[in-house]
Amino acid sequence: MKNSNPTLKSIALKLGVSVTTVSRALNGKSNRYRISKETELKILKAAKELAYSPNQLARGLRLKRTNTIGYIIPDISNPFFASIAKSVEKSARKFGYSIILCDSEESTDIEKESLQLMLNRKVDGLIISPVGLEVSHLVAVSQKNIPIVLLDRYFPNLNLPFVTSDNYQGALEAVNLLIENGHTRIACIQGLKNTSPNNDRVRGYKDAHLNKQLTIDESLIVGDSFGEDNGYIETKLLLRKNPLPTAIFSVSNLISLGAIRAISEEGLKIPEDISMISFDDQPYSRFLSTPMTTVSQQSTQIGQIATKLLLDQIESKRSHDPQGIFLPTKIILRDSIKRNINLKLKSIG
Amino acid sequence: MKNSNPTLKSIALKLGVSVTTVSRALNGKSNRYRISKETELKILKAAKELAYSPNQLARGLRLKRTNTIGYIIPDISNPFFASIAKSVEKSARKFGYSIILCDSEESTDIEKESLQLMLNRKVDGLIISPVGLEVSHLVAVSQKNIPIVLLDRYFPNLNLPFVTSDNYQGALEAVNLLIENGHTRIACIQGLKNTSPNNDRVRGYKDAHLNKQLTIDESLIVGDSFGEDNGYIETKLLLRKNPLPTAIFSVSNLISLGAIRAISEEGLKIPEDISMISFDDQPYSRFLSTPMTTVSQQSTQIGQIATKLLLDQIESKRSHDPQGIFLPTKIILRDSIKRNINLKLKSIG
DNA sequence: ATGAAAGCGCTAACAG
DNA sequence: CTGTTAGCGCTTTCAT
Repeated sequence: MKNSNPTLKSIALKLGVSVTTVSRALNGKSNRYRISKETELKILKAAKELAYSPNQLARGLRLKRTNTIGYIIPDISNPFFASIAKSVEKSARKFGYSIILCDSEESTDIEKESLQLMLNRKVDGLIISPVGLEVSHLVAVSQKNIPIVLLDRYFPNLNLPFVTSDNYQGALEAVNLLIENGHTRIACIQGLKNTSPNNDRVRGYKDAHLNKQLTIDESLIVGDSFGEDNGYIETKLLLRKNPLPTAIFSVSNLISLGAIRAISEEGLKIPEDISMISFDDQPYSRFLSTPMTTVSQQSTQIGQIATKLLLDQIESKRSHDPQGIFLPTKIILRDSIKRNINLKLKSIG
Repeated sequence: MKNSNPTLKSIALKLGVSVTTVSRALNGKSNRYRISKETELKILKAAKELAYSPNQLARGLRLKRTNTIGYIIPDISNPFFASIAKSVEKSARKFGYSIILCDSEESTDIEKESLQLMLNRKVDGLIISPVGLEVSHLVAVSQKNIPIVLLDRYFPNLNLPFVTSDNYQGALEAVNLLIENGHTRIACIQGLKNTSPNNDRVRGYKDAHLNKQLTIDESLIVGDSFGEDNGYIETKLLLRKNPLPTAIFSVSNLISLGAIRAISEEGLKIPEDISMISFDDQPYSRFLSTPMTTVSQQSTQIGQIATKLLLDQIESKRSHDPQGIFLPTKIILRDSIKRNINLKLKSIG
């Protein structure tokens, strides 16, 4: 059975040269090692005929470099993460790297497990949007000098490079917009607690209030996940409050979908009965029954920069000063915010 | 520097046993090889202390099995594919396999390149939603006895297993629905030509007409990609036709978004001015300004079945009879179809 | 009950 | 200009 894949050895045997020479010729090192034109050509020719292509397992084992990066995200079906994934994969491919993908489903256990799996597969580096509640495994990786870049979520007091949106500023502007439109009872439906995007957005929400001397009603800050169900459930409950909030600041696109569902079930209209602004712009946002005013993130750029940052670390062995990068967000004005007539602002900055 | 990762050798050295023994103990073969309880325990203990975990590169090289599968899709940011990706990854993980992901961007070149990359990395099998215009590379893989499963797109006269929706039937029902509502000038905005989902949907569109003795106006079958731009451009053009089509059958969710954009730009309303039905149900479909009537696919199941099919092939070496699996679609009735008053049907079945 | 040795396919140090 | 040798970390014959 010569039916198995061609190897350096099989080529060498066939041509009566050594494996080394074949390896050198095929790696474009003919000049450096002064391989005769003749030998080189016959090797290249044979390789082509046999459709030789190198076994990356063997190569990786020998070189301790696999041109593979591990990528862990909490939910690939969330369009925000999907579009980041697209740009990560594309950038990585451009530089000759492949992606091993894991969806952690917002579970720290799966995240840890996947991380270990990737290490065993000797990825050259990791891009990860951590679930965000535990960090020990990430620190451990970093201490092993395996390059790692956090994406979307970071840890303020941890020395790991990250790329994320300026969630604080984005939330601040979003809530400011509501306040400027006369809203003072603004609900905030938050995502997974103790993740940086959530923390920063909630902080922005609060500071927007404080800046305008508005008191913060903690009972209006609700929810605990980035998913649609959370948006639905919390909105159902919010709409039973008395007095009703006049506006909702929703911390993710999926939460908003759930909120919209609840609002429409209750027979209410956006923005007539309740105003809304949502994080994450999506292609469909403008076509919703009420076109949604959103805080748009630069997802493509986030993916590109994270990949760049990682590959820099991988290819220049020296570990850079870990840097954190915040990308600006942009408010996209549509029709989901109504001016609130019951203006009761104590003061308008 | 004993700082590097622990290996079988380092454990063996430390304990004064052989690598073989360590390997056996850690692979749960202590009984089979009658390793003494004492030795076994001290090996397990040491492995735990050192946080040993096996180098999968080395293992894969030796075993010719990597527990990795390659997954190639044309657009991970398309929510249809994203949700399939989620289920593929999840199923694979459940059975101990990791995913190498590539986005071919609907380019046959990238697809081929990625395929080769994956083969070099010795994946145990491949799941691929081929761009669909060329098959030679897929056939070649299959002939090397590397398990492969096509997902979403298949080739009717090619002997490769596949999983897809019953696109023909789905389209037939969709267009029937339009016809039953009195529409006879129905535009079809199609996706990438010569891909099976597109072909089958267009075939369904045509047969629905033929079944009701309606003539097919080829000039109403337009478009050439599954993306949003295509939907936008083709709808812009369609709306300049005279007489206007009274309904649109859109072959993908992204096409529909583009179509909606064009329709709203032209100051028209769905369904008052033009009716619409779209392939692919999405979480947001019901919240569009006109809740969209859609043909829903079982994306999660498609992913699960494809993975199952592949793993079956991988784990029982024998190559099964390649089978094609069609999953039923379901029409989800909403508000985007209006009864057409100008009933001019020659006959109603 | 355990080990020595070979080899998966590749590259690099060293030797001519 | 080319080859020999060693070794990456693992599993598996074959010995004992």
